[in-house]
Amino acid sequence: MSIQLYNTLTRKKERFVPLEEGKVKMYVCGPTVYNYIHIGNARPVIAFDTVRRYLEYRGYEVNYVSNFTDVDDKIIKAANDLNEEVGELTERFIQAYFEDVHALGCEKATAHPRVTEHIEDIVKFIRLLIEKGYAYETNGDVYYRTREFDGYGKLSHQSIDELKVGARIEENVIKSDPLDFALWKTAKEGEVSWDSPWGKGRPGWHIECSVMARELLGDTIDIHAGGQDLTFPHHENEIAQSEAATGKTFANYWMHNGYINIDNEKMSKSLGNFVLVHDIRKQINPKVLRFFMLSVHYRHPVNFAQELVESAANGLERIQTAYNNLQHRLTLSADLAEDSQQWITGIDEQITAFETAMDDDFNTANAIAVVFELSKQANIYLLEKNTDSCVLQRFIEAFDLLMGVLGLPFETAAELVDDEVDSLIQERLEARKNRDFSRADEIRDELKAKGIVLEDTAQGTRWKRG
RNA sequence: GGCGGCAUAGCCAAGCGGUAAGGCACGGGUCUGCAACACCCUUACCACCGGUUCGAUUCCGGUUGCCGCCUCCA
Repeated sequence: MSIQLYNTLTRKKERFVPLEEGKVKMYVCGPTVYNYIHIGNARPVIAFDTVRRYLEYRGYEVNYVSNFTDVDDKIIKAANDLNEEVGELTERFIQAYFEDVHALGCEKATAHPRVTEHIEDIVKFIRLLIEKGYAYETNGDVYYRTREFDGYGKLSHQSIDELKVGARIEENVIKSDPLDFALWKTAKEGEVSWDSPWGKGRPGWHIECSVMARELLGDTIDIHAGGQDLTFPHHENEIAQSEAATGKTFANYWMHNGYINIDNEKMSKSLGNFVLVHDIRKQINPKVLRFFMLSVHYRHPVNFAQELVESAANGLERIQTAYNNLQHRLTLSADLAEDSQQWITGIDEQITAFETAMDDDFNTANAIAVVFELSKQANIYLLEKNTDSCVLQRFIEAFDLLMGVLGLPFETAAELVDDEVDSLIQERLEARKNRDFSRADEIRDELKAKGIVLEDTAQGTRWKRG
């Protein structure tokens, strides 16, 4: 089977075929670092981290690049407000980004380029665009001549004339067309700036991604991804810049994730309902957040609400419990059981079902449903009087494999050894044998107060942290 | 005005031509000394109106209701 993915460019699911067999060049637009990231910023990071993991699972070598926009108007403003150097501020929030995103189970990209490290490349790129007649300089600003690029609008599927009609762009006499956009902005008094052929200034927003993608991945890449709202104008402009400069296709596949709403409302500054990952992960297990987001297809909107996250947490708990119970059973004497092959075949079928789900445009909602099915199978197997350690092992491997692809590895059961708890459990076992249930319940309550939940099974008592 | 998305059980969410996956919550059983975990059972006129089809939740047209982009917001 091959991977099918939805390409914004064609508005269809397409079979994924990379430029180079076995390798994927992927670029994901990263954050502007002037604050902690909010959960809306986190969605593409999680979604495309999962895409990457699955591609790797499928045997691809993925060169995954995600940038930091570390100079722009908002950053300059934030730095001024906080009376902090731009470089200090961005460094601070870049580190915070790594912490937040790591907590959410996302791997580091192959490269995390920053705009300020690529100014020279950007200047060179802009000069190329000017030479080719796609850009012009006015008073120290450089603009992209949108009308010059034939394919403008092909990603957002708008004709350039429609865009012009709808454009609520303030009259800017400097630009020769309202749809033209800045490649280079002349510096205002006291602003951070770099030298250029057009005087002191800094890059416009869109140019950075064109340049860094090209520098790190080449003229044509396989997948370019980001939030839905970046489709226009950001990605549209990137295409215009890159394809005008190189004469080649910029990216073969464009992927865009849907929005996050808060309590059914758009997350916005005016509503004051921004949820920062930095804050929320103190209240909600970040793994639950990831699981919650992956329970909806990446192109659909996700509604973030307390009760929905809680029910996701319960679901994840169910999976974790099944996994723990398999581990627990494995520590007991391995019985020989019949029908082992049948169970193993069943497990393999689930793995195949998982792959089928993920092959279909990374349908994590269905993939998670498969993990639930696997949990059910495991629970049913644990009902058996005799279990085979090979089957238990195979279940555990399957769980590790699938949850690993989702970026949701299980907690290691290292803390399963606790002498004090064990001796209390032994004492309780004795008490129960002597039908001293009040003492038994006392011990159970005592442990519960410490956050340890006991579960009696036919094979003995197991415990977990509740 | 242009482009696009969504409407499926109490809630969340897949499916997208052959009479509806999964999860959470609820109810009833089983297991248990009691619990917990778990298992079993039960629960859907797929927004509305037309059309195409042997057959539509799934395709086409329309209606209604939400939502997004067209503003350097993921």
